[in-house]
Amino acid sequence: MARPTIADIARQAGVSKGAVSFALNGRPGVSEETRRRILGIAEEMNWRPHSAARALGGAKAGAVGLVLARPARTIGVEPFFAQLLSGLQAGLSAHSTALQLMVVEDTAAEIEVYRRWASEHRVDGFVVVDLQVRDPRIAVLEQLGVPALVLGGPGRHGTLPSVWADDREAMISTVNYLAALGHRRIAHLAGLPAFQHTQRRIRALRDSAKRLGLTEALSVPTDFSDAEGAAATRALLTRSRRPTAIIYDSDVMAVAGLGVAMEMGVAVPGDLSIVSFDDSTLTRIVHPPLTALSRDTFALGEQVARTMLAAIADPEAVHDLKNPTPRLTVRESTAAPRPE
Amino acid sequence: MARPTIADIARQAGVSKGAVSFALNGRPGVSEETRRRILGIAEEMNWRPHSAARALGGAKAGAVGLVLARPARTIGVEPFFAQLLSGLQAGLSAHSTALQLMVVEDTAAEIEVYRRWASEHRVDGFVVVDLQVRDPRIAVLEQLGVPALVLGGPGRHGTLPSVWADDREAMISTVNYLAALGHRRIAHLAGLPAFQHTQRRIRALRDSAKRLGLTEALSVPTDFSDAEGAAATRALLTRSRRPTAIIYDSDVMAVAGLGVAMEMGVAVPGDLSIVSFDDSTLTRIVHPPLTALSRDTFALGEQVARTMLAAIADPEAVHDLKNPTPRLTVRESTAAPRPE
DNA sequence: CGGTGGACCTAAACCGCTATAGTTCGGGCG
DNA sequence: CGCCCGAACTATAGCGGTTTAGGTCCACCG
Repeated sequence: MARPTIADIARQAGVSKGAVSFALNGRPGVSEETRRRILGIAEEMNWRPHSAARALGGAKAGAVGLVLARPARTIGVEPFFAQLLSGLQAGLSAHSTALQLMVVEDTAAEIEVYRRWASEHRVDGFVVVDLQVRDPRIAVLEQLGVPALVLGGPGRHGTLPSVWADDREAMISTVNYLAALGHRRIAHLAGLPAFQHTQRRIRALRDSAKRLGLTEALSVPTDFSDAEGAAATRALLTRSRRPTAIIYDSDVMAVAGLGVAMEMGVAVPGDLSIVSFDDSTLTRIVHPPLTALSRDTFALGEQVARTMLAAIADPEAVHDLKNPTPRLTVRESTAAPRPE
Repeated sequence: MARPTIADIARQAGVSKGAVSFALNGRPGVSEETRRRILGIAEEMNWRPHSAARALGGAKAGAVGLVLARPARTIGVEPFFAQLLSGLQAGLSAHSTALQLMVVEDTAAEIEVYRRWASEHRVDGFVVVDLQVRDPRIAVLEQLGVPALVLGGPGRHGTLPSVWADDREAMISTVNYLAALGHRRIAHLAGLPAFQHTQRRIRALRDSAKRLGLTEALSVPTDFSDAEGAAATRALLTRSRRPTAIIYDSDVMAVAGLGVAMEMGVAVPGDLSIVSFDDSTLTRIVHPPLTALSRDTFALGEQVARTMLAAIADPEAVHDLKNPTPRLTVRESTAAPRPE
């Protein structure tokens, strides 16, 4: 038989389609005995619900949408996203919900996809990442009326619930650590200035520097690419009074920076300490392994999945959720600076 | 209005639902004038098709499935997949087809997902990667009757069409290059032996070694992880007569190997030449940058997308498609071995 | 002038499932 | 004994499209 439908099961069981539907969905309306019989037949016929038919009756689509706006060729080396994705996956598939993924060129295209998927009933909710400073997506999502969850914050994200971690706190603890080692000139290779978390980290560094009385604490914005990470590192290391420590906003940039240091004959950690704001295999496989802010990105993904599913079930009941602050994992790329 | 349906449009236009459907899908049955009027109204009402309703009528689901079987926490740093994914994305979304992604623990779970998605009509076809030696997925997919496309080959993949690149040829050219530099003891850190492409590369190395009369050409199987890559490298470099060149089956392992060499004080490329079988940003950001086999993985993804869509349109018309052989990009990690 | 055929549409069935308004029937109660 | 009620089902109406079997109307032909 091609594809059994509940009508087939009903015929086989000698009951109506409605009874079968009741039985299969565990709702009252059939006796325990009949339910068992129907479930048995369904099992035997290897029946599975037709997702489209379910979705049509106004029910759930059984999928969550994630749209990433970045030039298509660049999701190359971003362990963070890959990890997040796995966690999200795991969390969703535990409740047999699928992840609908799409990579687009820019935010305008991203918004267009939100509109389309929402009106096509293709997904039950959206996960939004890379929160921007004045994020145009927020208003659109609020208006679409589809549950949406923001990854990132705190900060302006309208009425949408969010899952976030305290990267201000993380930055402060990192600077404290470097200052305790004796560093007085610290540089920060930041990410895209349009992102809220970039701004938060820059501010945290500035505040820390003031409080600790550091000689220098410079944030250099980049586009997160290895190329800009390398170029900015080269520029910093060429200056007459170069920083003794650099904090990189991503592992990819940190590794690229390490490469530049080696190429220029700058010893790590002897002449330069390096800290990565993201941890991943990447920071561990290079030599020396990098001191980094670790967090369980996979678990974060699962967390997001759980919260998303809760938001789908009842949008009112979900509120902002704070994740553990990333903790510094000290490896071999940081040390006290050489005495001048 | 909540969500316009074709019935709303029909009412507005004063025609039947059927006429609207004809008009919107560009099929004969309505006059050019009426069609324009209907399209105008649909545009004005901001109508979008309800994907579930479409799928229900036996039509396409508008999505392609990709299931990856790997322990969820490990898709961390695999630039190859990320790149492939972007290309796939780009190719599919150009024909407004979505990508349904799922990461599962093992092949058994993967097969279960194929079954479920096929019977739920959730996707129109599958892309299969990581072809194994005796791959149990092939038979299942053939039997499910859903178009499926294998990435990898040549080799046994039943009647399913495939898109592949010649990694035998690539391995041979790499070994030729190293031999020309003067290397006589070459090691190969291979991937999982269960994969067809691993076997092909191992065989290619063995054949090359025999033809060129190399002193040693050893393939060491690993699980593709950075940890095993590092461990195997350490073991190789500890031997009394160590290899003068190592070919790594993935960029992650190559970078990990480079880290081990540095840690052990083995100069690259002075004492050891390193070649990576995958190219990515990763191989470029480390120091020294690694010689690697490059291919346009993004383009490969697009290619797969195109072929997949063709297979969905007409499964009969699609045949195996060979992609350009990866070409060696020489960087600074390879050089002639020190004279003994 | 009846018949024919094509262009343009309409009405209605159908896809698989859910939701809801009956219908049947057995049993408790006054 | 008749009445009412709840449990267990059945019958049926959608959900939003696509598709197919007609139904008109009109030009054209013999």
